[in-house]
Order: sequence, then structure tokens, then C-alpha cells
Amino acid sequence: MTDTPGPGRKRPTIYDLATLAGTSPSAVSAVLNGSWKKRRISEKLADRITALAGEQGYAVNIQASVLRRERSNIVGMIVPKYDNRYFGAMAERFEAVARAHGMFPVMTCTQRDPELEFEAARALLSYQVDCLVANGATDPDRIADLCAAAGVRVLNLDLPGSKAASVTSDNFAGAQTITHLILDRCRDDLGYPGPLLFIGGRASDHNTAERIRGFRTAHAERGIALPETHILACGYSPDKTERALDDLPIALPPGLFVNSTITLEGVVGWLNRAVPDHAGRMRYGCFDYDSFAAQLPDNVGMIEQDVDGMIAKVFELIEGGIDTKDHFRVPCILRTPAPLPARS
Amino acid sequence: MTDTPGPGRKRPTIYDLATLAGTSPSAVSAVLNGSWKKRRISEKLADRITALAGEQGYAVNIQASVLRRERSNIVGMIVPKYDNRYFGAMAERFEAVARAHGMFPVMTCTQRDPELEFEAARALLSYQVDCLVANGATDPDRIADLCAAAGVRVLNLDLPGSKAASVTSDNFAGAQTITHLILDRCRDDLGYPGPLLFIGGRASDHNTAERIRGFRTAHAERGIALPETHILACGYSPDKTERALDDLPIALPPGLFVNSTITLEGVVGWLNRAVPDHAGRMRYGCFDYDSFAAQLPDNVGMIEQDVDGMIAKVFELIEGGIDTKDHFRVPCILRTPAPLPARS
DNA sequence: CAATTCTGCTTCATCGATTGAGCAAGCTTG
DNA sequence: CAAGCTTGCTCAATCGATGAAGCAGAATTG
Repeated sequence: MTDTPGPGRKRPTIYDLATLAGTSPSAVSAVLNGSWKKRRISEKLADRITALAGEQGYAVNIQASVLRRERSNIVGMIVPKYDNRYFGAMAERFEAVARAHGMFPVMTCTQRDPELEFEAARALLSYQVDCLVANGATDPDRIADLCAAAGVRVLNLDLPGSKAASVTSDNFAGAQTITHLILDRCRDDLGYPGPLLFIGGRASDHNTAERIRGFRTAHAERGIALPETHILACGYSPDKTERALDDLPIALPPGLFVNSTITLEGVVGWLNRAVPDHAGRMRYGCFDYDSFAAQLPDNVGMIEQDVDGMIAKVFELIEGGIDTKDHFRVPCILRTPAPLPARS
Repeated sequence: MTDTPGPGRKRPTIYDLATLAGTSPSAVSAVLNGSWKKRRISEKLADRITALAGEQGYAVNIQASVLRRERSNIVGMIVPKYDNRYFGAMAERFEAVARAHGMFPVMTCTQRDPELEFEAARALLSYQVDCLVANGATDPDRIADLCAAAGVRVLNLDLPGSKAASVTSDNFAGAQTITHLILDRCRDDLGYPGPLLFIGGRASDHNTAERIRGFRTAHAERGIALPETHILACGYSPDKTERALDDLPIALPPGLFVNSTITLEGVVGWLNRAVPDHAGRMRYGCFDYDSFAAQLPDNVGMIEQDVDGMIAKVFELIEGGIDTKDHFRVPCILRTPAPLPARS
């Protein structure tokens, strides 16, 4: 055996370090996990072991450590997709905040497949997570049951469930706010009094339902009649959106509430194709934020979900011990385009 | 102890199942990990145990399992960011392909911080990964050394290193292709012969350097002189981009090579602000793909990095045993806007 | 100076899954 | 019907880290 690193080399363990330091494995363990003061190890020995661990490139074996300990400090999250700004930001923030709390984050992506969702939850239980966050789960209650059977705490994120605490955006208030903004701009810029067209999403989807409720409420607050034809929950994809607009049974209102950035792609594509002279003659707003979409000229505002706020709430619940099944709604952030500077 | 699920309930182990089934833990283990045929357990007992495991919500304890086994089947990847389509897609694809190969993926995000990058690699070693993929690592060789010391295989992704095999996009060829496309469109649509302006990125960044080389080569192939002033590696952020354009020492060429979608945000913002009548009078292309950006009218094409191809190559190397330190360049995909349908 | 306390360690059982070795009962075979 | 094989299991050691319990030797106390 040489010191040359290579595939033949085994990772050092506390037993190796103990032999090298001429001491016992438990002394090494105590030093390396920080409990050495409590266990009355001398500072001299601690320093020697610490130095040796550095030289040898020692890294604790999490598997062994977790196996032995009562709590794993691992927190798991299932996420539908990463290739999307909203969930990507969620994943990133979750990880950062977990670390800041001294926990180990493990995430897994479910590809929006309900079956994979369940399997993913099971896989995370295998990792001995202390707590599982079900993000955007289509069947959160099934996951809650699974976790209950394993004695693991659960939290729903983005989509609420009835068997565990839930943290979601305040979709209702967000939708209400942006509906008012779009109506204002339609009135001020185009002289159009309403009603707007709601486009995108699935009516069975909890968040879409809440947004439709906010959309309706804003119209009602202004005394604007809103026919059923003005609500087009045609799915999210650009394709479906374009087809729904092709088949629109009414004349296209100049004001649109677009339910997601992916739907907005379809709207923009369709406008470019079917309404060549639309520029400057439409006003729309969109739920969810995308930096390119925010630059589109007739876009009057976007609703950004407060990812940091939601994750903060999640960890507040995790730390506090989740004894509630309440539904917490985190306010959204309205993003309006920066006013154009005066042109010379 | 009741059957009521709850936090007081402990997760069942093979010992619990063995007691319930009136058999031994090793029989249970053999059944649940699939080695029961080899270990001559009767199908009858196997079925009984499987059913019981289902009822009890059993999930194997990965920690214990990995601790005992020679190989963990865990593959780790460090990723700079998730909140970005390119790395988000990487993460998602890595996870899916790892599962398809019967491996357990674990990822961690490094926030583009070189120190975190190293810590993240160390954390993944703690998870006993069999193989580590360093994605977009700024100092891949340092990570390679760490892994070598632990006897763990490494692979570089997106940014190459010298101490391990590397898989990157073919930045040079991609840049060359799109440069030619932009030059064609400048000539055909605007009567402008070149040269183009290269904007965005850092010259010290390997990928930017390769793209600049492709950009230069395309110009040289056409005999177009390319002054140094036409290469503006001003960083990635929209802010820096806008400031660089404000301070441009030359007249803005009508053809631009934009080095990333995030830089493109800055370019579009600046054009909207500083060149009010730019519409239809510019031609640009962009390295990296974004669906909104693709809809911008003067965008003649985007270079999409072949995430699926790169991940496929990574797993080919992992499966094949990485005995090479070669650098594999995966061709990029040119995405041009769908031609507008004839208008009625 | 004997009794007690303190210091600085070491010993050993343990976590749950895995797996080589072993063993009893049933079945063949010559 | 004894020797040998097959079937269907069980036993027990093991992976690496942890921490309660224990144990010398030094220091303090009455």
C-alpha cells in the first residue's frame, strides 16, 4: 500500500486514524464530531487528531453515522421539475436554508408523474429523512399517509393537502391584484373597460382554481360582468394554448390574464402568428415571473411567487415541530416593468 | 404500541418483519433485496414477506445497506445553480438517467462559490458516492485530487479539467456555426458584411474562450477582419452588459453574438432603452437556449447545448469504468425560429 | 494517609442490512 | 439403507460511527 491516491486506495475511517494517532476510535470520533470537550478529551490530542484527519483526507461516513444516531438531520424534498425557474429556485433555496440550519438536504425530481412522486417519497424515507417536504405533489395525502406509517413528519409545499401542514402562495390575492392592474391599464391605455380573458392551467388544479377565484373577485369588485366564456383553463402547454385561442368562441378581448409563463409562450406565439398588428394594442399580465417575458412590451406586470418567503415558512414549521395541519398562504410579489427612462 | 400511524411510531426493520412473519431477518433481507432466488428462499415465503412489507410500509434503510455493501451505487453531482434552464435540465436528466441505470443520484448546489464547491464535493464523499460528477466546477482539479485520495472516480462536466475525463459541449463548433448564421442574415437581410460584436462572458472562462475562438474562426473563414474592439467579454449579468454597451468605444454593429441568455437580457434591455427604433434593424444569435428569447423578432438562432447527449456520455463513461482523462466534446444543437406561416 | 473526586482516556454494545457458512430434513442413487 | 445431494432455511460476523459505562492514575480533601 502506497500513499499514491488511486482507485485502489480505501477511504480512511476513524479506526485508521486511531491506529495512526496511537489512540482509540472513540476518541477520534469524539474529536471529529465536536463532542470532545464534553467527553473530556485533551486539547492536545484533539489537535493531533484534527491535523491527521486533514492530512488523510478523512470524511465522515454519513451512512454509519446516521445509522447509529437517533435523528439523521436529513431533510428531503420532492420536486416536480428543475427545468423551470420557480421550482429551480425552490430547490436551490431549500438546499441553502437547510444547510444554514445544520441539516442535510436531499432532493428528488418526480417529473410530474404521480406514481414517481410516491416512489420518490419512499426513496427519501429510505434515506432516513427526519422530515419530508412534498413540493407540488398531486396527491399529497397519499404521501402523508406513507410518512405517517414511518413516523416521519411531512409538509406540503406549493399545493395544499389535508393531512399535513401546507405552505402555498396566496394565489387568490395575487390573482386579484394583477387582475386589477390589467383592468386599470386596459382602461387607461386602451379605453377598454373589461372583462379580461383568463387563459391557461387546469380548473382541477388547486392553484388555478384559486387564481380564477381571484380573477372573478376582482371583476366583481368593479361590477364587471364576467361570462363563463372568458375563462379558458386550456392546460399549460404553448401548443394547447395556441389551439384554444384558434378556437376561441368570442372576439379576443384586448386584456389577458395569463396563468403561467409557459402559457404565455403560447399566447405570444399565437399573437405573432394570428394578430400581426397586435403590438401596442394588447395588455396582459402573467402569474409567475420570467425575466425575458417581463420585457415584452404589452406585459403590464408579473406575479412572482415569494420562494424565499415560502421556504422560510417551511423551515419555521420544521424547526417548530409540525403539530398543525394549517394552510399558510405566502403573499406574492407584484413585478411591474421599470418605467422607461425619458427618451432624448 | 398501536397501529395508529404517528410520530411515536418507529419505522419497521427487517427484524420486525421477521418476527411478524415467523422467520429470520436474513430471509427477509434476501427477499426484499431480490437475492432470494440465489439464496434458495421458497416462493411461498417470499410472497408472504413481500406482502407483509407492503402492509407495514417497509422501506429499506439505505444507510445500513450501503454501510454493509462494497459499492453504494450512489452517484453524486455538484451543480452550480438550479435556477437556470441549462443546469436545471442537467440536474433533472442526471437524476432520471441514474435511476434508469439502477443508481441513486444525490446532487448538491454550489451557488457558483469555489469554496462551497469543494465543501460540496466533500459532503458527497461522506455519502459514500461511487462516482462524482463535477458539473461546471471552477477548480475541477482540486476536486479530482480530493476524490483520488478517497479512491472515488470523478468526471468533469461542462467545464474540463486535466485530472479526470471531461464532457463538455463543443463550444467552438457551436460558436462557429451560429457566427456564420448571424453573418449570413446580416448580409442577406441588412446588407451588412460584418464583423459582428461578441458580447458577454469572461475571457478567463474556458467555455467563453472556446466560443470566442469559434467566433474568430468563422470571421477568418470569410476573410472578415475582426478588430479586438469587437470582443466584449464583459461578464454575464444584464447590468454589466448594459454598462458595457453604454461605454462601447465603437459604433454598434447591427450583428451581435450574445454569449448567454442572461447576457441577452441585458442586450434586449439596453436596446429597448438606448436604441428605440432598433426593431427589424438588428440581427443577433445567442449561445444557450430560452424559449422566450427564441421568440424575439431579430433573434436569428440560438445554440442549445445537448444536455441529453452530454449526460448520456457521462453515464457511458461511468459504466465503462473511467480509465481515460480524455476531453469529449458533444455537438450543440442549432435552433432557428420556425418560419412564420404565410399571412392571409 | 486513606478516601474521594477529577481527568483523560478505552471498551464494548449498538444501529439495520448483508452474506458466507452451516445445518436439518427430505430426496436420490447404487 | 447408507452415502450423498438438494432444498430451504438460520446463524453470526461485519460495515463505521457513536456514546454509556468503566477504569487507571493524578489531584484534592478531611
